[in-house]
Amino acid sequence: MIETTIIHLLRQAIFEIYGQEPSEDLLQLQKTRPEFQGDYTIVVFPFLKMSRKNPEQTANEIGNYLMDNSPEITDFNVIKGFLNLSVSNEYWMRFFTNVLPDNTFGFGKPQDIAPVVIEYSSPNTNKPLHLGHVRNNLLGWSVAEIVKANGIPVKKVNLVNDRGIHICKSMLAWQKWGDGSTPESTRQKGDKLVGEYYVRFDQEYKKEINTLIENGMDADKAKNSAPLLLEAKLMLKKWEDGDQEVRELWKKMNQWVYTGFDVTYHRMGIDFDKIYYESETYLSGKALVEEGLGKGVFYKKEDGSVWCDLTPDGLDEKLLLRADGTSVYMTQDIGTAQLRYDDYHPDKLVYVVGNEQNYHFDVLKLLLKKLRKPWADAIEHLSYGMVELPQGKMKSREGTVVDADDLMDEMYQTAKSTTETLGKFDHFSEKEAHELYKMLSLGALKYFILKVDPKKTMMFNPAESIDFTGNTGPFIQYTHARIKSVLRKADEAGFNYLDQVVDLSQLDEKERSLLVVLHDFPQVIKLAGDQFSPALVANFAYDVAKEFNQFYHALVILKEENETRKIFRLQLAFITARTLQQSMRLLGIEVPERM
RNA sequence: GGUCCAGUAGCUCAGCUGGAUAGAGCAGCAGCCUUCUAAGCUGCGGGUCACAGGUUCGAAUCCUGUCUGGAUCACCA
Repeated sequence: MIETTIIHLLRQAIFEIYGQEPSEDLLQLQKTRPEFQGDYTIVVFPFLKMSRKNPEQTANEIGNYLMDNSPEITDFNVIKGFLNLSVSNEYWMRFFTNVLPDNTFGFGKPQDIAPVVIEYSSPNTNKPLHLGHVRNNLLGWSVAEIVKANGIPVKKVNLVNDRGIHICKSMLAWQKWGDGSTPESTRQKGDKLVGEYYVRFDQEYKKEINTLIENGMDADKAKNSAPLLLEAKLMLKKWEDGDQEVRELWKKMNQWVYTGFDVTYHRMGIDFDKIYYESETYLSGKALVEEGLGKGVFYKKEDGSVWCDLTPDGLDEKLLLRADGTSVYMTQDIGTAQLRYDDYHPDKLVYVVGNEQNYHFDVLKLLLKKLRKPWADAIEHLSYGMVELPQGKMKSREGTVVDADDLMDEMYQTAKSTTETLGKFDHFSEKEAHELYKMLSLGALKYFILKVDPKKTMMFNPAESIDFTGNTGPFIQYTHARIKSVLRKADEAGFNYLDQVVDLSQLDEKERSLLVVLHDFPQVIKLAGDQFSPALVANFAYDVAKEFNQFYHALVILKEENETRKIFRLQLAFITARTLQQSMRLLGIEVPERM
């Protein structure tokens, strides 16, 4: 890699010319801005103290040294304190020839090491998936693929929150007002049906609270003593006691939800290596709490509830077991963490969970440390930002959510009508057209979400449909199809461009800049893997596509008269298409052969 | 109130661990299809990087404070 070569030479230069060892952070190399001549730029200000000369002189001395000592550096220019270096044509040609046959360019070598376990999705089985879940699912899946692309083994896991008071609420509402309705009888997805009763519960519950308040009860008391809530609590107790009728109902309704979720997951292209169910793991945390009591890091209050005092760590006291012995969220998470560690002995345990739970994960890590679990530091919370609507946060109970299925339906319609408006559907069979619309609609949606830095809150305005032009998934898909069209034409003409080795002594500006962008692929995958950021891959794919379109517009490929040059451009187009396809795959986006 | 996160063009977002005149897309305006796909390309307009200090050769980026918005501090998950 040329960057490391230059850095190395730069250190050598400073030492030879000025007799000093520069520290690592002073040796910075960046890409030359397009308005200047050159490929890479060294900022020389940090070396002025060593050279005791002005920036121009220093830059010239270093520049001369680099040119004299490296065949790869063919030229340099100095503007103020910036030393712009030109990398030789030979280097770029060599890079090109190496990459052409290498389908694994950019990817890390598979390593035989402990896996990274990535938990994502983790839905509650009382309501359908909405846009917030979509972000979670896409992020989790993509991060897993990117880490894999770095050669690190990955396990994708899902922890389904299938029990608890919130589940009982929808069960109770269905029992009361459901009238025996089923997904079949209402011709509705199971998760949607169950979700309706979750909302219904909340509505009826609020009515009860209001009535109680009107009768003179204070608000807090009313919330806790509304008959519906008491009934839900009773149902939860029955569930925990293994009451057959409640368990039957629970199984039936959860199954409806799973069937519904499967449809949505499948449509989004999301999968898992293992699915954990909270109902099967919720008891396992208790043993660890006992362990903590034994070690004296937790303590019991008079009423029998168990706590951990985190005030020395600047946090509050944390409840771990209720007075009646039932477990809470944190108890379960301690348990599942241990379980997962036992299952995989992972290098990292990554949790893709919204940033509203930052505190929860701080506490979780701290508790595990107090339990002296050596793997506590393996836990990483991939804390992503909320998806907000113009009105603010989405709330399931209040119905202010963008439903995942509906959104994909709408995107599909937009893809269809956009394609039809452009009149590009002529030569497609109905089935091909359908596949294309699916590809484009999901591409637009996934790219829209993944191109944003995971850590940041993002805005979605349902009134404005997601774009299909500009910095979008379809733009990149289009660029891919465009390249494939050219390559197809070459194939059809019986023109064999792949097996030839070409060597050009001169590169056109657009050929060169496209190569320079493609050259970044390995660093992008590395950085995206380190930072768990699909956004870096998305932005890279956009840069590649944009650069190719400029190349495509400025130069001819098939009509190029010089045979060698024609082959070179076809090969360059080939690498570009492959890189686009591979980058997009890491985002879970497919690219079409034609569109 | 404590803690944490954010504030960049009308809108949605980039801007790597401090470097050159802060970049894209959308929206608006003006061009380019007898060159291989115009979901494209080219150009124009649009900025006190919330505000005020500080650190230094240099700050959107680091530090302090202020303002604004969000999250969280549950015997919910």
